[in-house]
Amino acid sequence: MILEVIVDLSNSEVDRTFDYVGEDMPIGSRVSVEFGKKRLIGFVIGKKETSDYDRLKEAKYLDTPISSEQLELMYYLRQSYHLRYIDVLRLFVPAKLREERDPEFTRKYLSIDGSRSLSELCDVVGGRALKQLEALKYIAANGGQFLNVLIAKFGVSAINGLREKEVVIESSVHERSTPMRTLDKKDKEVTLTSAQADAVKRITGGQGVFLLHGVTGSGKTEVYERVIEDMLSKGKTAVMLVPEISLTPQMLGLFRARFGDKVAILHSGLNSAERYDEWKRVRDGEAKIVIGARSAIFAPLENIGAIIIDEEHDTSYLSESNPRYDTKSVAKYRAHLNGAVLVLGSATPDIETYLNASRGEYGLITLSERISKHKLPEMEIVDMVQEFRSGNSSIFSVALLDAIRDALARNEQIMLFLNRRGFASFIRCKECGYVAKCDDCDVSLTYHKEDNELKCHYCGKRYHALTKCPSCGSDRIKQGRIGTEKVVEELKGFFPNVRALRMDNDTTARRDSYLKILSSFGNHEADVLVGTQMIAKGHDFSNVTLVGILEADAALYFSDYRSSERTFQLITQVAGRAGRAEKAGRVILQTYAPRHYVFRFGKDYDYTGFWKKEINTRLVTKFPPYTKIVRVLLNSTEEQDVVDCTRNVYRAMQSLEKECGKFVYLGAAKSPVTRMNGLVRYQVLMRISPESFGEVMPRIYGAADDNRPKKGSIFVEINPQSLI
DNA sequence: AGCACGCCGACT
DNA sequence: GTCGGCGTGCTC
Repeated sequence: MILEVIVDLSNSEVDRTFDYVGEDMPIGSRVSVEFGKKRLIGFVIGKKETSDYDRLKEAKYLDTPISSEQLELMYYLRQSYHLRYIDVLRLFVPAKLREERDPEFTRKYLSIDGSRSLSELCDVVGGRALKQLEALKYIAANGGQFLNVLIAKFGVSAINGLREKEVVIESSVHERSTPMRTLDKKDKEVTLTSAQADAVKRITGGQGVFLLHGVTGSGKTEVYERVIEDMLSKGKTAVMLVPEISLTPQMLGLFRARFGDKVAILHSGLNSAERYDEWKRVRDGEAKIVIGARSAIFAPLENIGAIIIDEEHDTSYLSESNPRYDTKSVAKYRAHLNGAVLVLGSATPDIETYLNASRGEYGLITLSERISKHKLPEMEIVDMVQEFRSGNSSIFSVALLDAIRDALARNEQIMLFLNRRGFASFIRCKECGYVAKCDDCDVSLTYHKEDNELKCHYCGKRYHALTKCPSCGSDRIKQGRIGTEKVVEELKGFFPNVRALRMDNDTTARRDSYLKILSSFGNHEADVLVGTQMIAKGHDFSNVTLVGILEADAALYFSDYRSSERTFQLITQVAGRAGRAEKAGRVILQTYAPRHYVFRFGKDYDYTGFWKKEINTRLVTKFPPYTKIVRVLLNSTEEQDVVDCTRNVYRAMQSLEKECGKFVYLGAAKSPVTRMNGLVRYQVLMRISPESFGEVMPRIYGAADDNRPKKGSIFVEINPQSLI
């Protein structure tokens, strides 16, 4: 049998099948092959009787991890996003299956014989075997250790001595770091509101795509649970996707309690062994429900009844690097393959999703009532221009200061948001306007008070703090925009004893520090949490009664057609943080543009009002969803190299436009950030009408493939999240 | 991605 | 004379 194999190398040169001989095996099998001089993992995606190639090598069968449905999905992803075979296949299998090693490989693990005390065991070893005693004590102190680690530390003879004397217990274990917990199912029977019950009925009895538009606190999660339950009772499986940031222990606990071991959870905290184990439970049909971030859409489930995407407007569903894909459209395709329903849930749906719902392409289900009697918090808009004119040059308005004082007096907590999307607190010379920038990246440097240095947020490069302007010599060189540090500093000026926590990209380099800050705030170890939009999602804090948004309009000035949409989403989400429990919440929104329609509709939580205004703007200005923005981004270490390639792409696009028309050409230019990590970046931007999209895209991909800079790369993005 | 082949500059 | 730089091309 001739097998058509994709080898595990991510390179466009080998993005095709290679023929191997081997025993008959299903398509989707994993094999071990010799490729050139190296032994690699490969995936069989086709079979045939003869090959045009002589001198075929042999493929050794390993297992069959990929289903035929996933292979169909592979072809879809390949053509929709111009991805390589292997990049898609890698999404389907856990990293463990890409190692040469047997995935079932277990390691020998030694632990102390628990039936005897340590001193008894030491006596057995005897006083002369010093190395053995040392090793024994080490094992006791650590509660056990892998055999290979022990041999590396104490030598083979010492460890074998312990094994011969039978003072240690040997076991074979997977490398998982935390043993799986089996939780009891706790069925707390919740009575659905009639709106929730209707939603469940429409979804479980329907087909296609549903938009579940529910205000904050309207009980969308309960609807999801019931839909999943219904699918299980029909013998089907379900996937629920949530933004990575919402995969909190509480949220996972909720689903574990409800569905017990039937649920597999895929999150970034798993190590490769744990990930493999969860994957295998799904593959073997042990787990019927998968919960996870965007890549969980590729889980090896069969017979899917429902796919749920919570917070569907969240941008984390768009993969921004390597295999670039849009989780929502992958989910749509997968739902179609399985005859499953797709549920998109949000309080502030994506503009495009709502358009599809309004056109009747998606079923629209609205949950307009909150489950609890509590109303959404009242939003007050403070005009910061007025504030400044009346002599207050602080970053806090009088109203916000009063509210903070009141909340502190009542021992309640406060969250302060800084809307900093696309901005950084740069350093500027008041005299000549000089702004400190990174040598490699061309973006403004951010001042960090803690280390008294300047940092580039793109490449991480650090610079000495400036005391004098390098351009004109003036010492009036100061911080421009405010950061969380500045907010805390000024806050302490007003309230010297306030306990404040900061959360932004600098304080939360690691995921665990992010959780640590949140739990510390949840335990009321601080009165105020100051952060960027990253504190807008996820956790609910029952003691938070005041939310302040300091620069609500900052994102509006960002040159992005989605800035209004994002601002609306942010303020709605932020407002949801205030007053979740018995205490009434209050939101104070500071802006320099109080009459902007985002705030007018946002104040009343009027999503549909906002949507109507916004969709009209998009129609008039010809922005998505009425067009697609396509960017071809080129970079290289050599400027001439990129310039040449960019010109070629530009010309190819000009003739393409002449040929098919229907797209608006925005231009070819240096990317806003001209240099990043020492690479020169250029881009070609265009706006394409939906009718010609299918025809034009393959041509754009083709032009990109033909014009890769020799010392750099080229890639195509559809509706890029930012143009940096 | 590796690895070999192959063609020009600096060196014991 | 040779050692070694890395541009180009191939891997079933």
